[in-house]
Amino acid sequence: MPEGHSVHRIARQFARHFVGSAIIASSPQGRFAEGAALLNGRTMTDSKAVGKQMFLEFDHALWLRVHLGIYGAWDFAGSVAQDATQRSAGGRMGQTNMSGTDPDAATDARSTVVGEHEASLSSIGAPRRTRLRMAEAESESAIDDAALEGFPPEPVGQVRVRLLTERAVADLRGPTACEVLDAAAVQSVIDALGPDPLVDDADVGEERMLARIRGRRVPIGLLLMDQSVVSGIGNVYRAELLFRARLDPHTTGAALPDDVIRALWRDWVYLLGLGVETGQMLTMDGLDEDGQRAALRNRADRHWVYKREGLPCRICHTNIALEVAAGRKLYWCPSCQQ
DNA sequence: CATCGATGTTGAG
DNA sequence: TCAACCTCGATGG
Repeated sequence: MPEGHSVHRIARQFARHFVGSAIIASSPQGRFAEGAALLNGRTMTDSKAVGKQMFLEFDHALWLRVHLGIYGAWDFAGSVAQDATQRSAGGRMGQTNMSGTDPDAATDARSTVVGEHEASLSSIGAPRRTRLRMAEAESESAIDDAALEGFPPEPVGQVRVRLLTERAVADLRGPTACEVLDAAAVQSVIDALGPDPLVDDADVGEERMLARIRGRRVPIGLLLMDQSVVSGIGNVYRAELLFRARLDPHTTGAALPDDVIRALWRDWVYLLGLGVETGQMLTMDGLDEDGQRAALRNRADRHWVYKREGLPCRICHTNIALEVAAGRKLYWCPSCQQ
């Protein structure tokens, strides 16, 4: 699954294109037929993300909670009224995928994919269920009236939930969690989560994270992945945050000075903001121009340590190490991170 | 074509 | 600690 940045971007898509509209809800796959019936016909009134969890509110205080898990994804299609921002971005969207199995991969082919997409719009009208994967930066705006032709598209594959308005449709497939909750239940889910930089005030979030790490006899590499400690960090951001801090993942929370924990929170604030803004997990800022170009060209050049086991550290040339911790691959530089 | 693995979480043992 | 969940791109034949 996408880490926190993608979930916030998806929540934003719903806020922009669905909130305020009456929703036709269905479960083409059938596994969410009861829940869809509860939501059907209601107006979506709010959309928000906390960490990797997303909550969509429908009138009469019903909420849909969705967690994408490791391979869940939302597909958006359709068209909405354009505002100046979308037009200036050249916005159009026949069909886009957000946060599927590999959102970053789209950036590798951004120019060609967008080019093909534009060609298809002008020549044969809106693409239907082509599997075009546009960069998230494009899909954020991404709308065109031409896309209304043949709308809505037939659901393809195992669509757990379809949310449809007159102008837009969202299909959910492969989620770990998808359930209808009342407001109190939503609040108890949120209460169990650690701070999220885009939800909590920065100072409050910092204190909450500090309190959840301080004194713990658990390695920081595990604490950062614990969503009750801090929200939204996954395997990529964990590895990269620890490298950026030059911290050994095995150091326990108790062994970390407060200011080091605070610095971790502040770097997460920064990286999450950058990720939401760009739609990519940029963790190597500060590169020169050549480095930035390489990072965009090859996904292998995109991170300090993630998925770089056995390769030389970009700083000290020691081989990047890999170990499995709590069932997840943990990457770090044994020399830089001590 | 088959198999593997993934930016995640839950619950059984 | 580990399998299950459930989807799909990447990889290898």
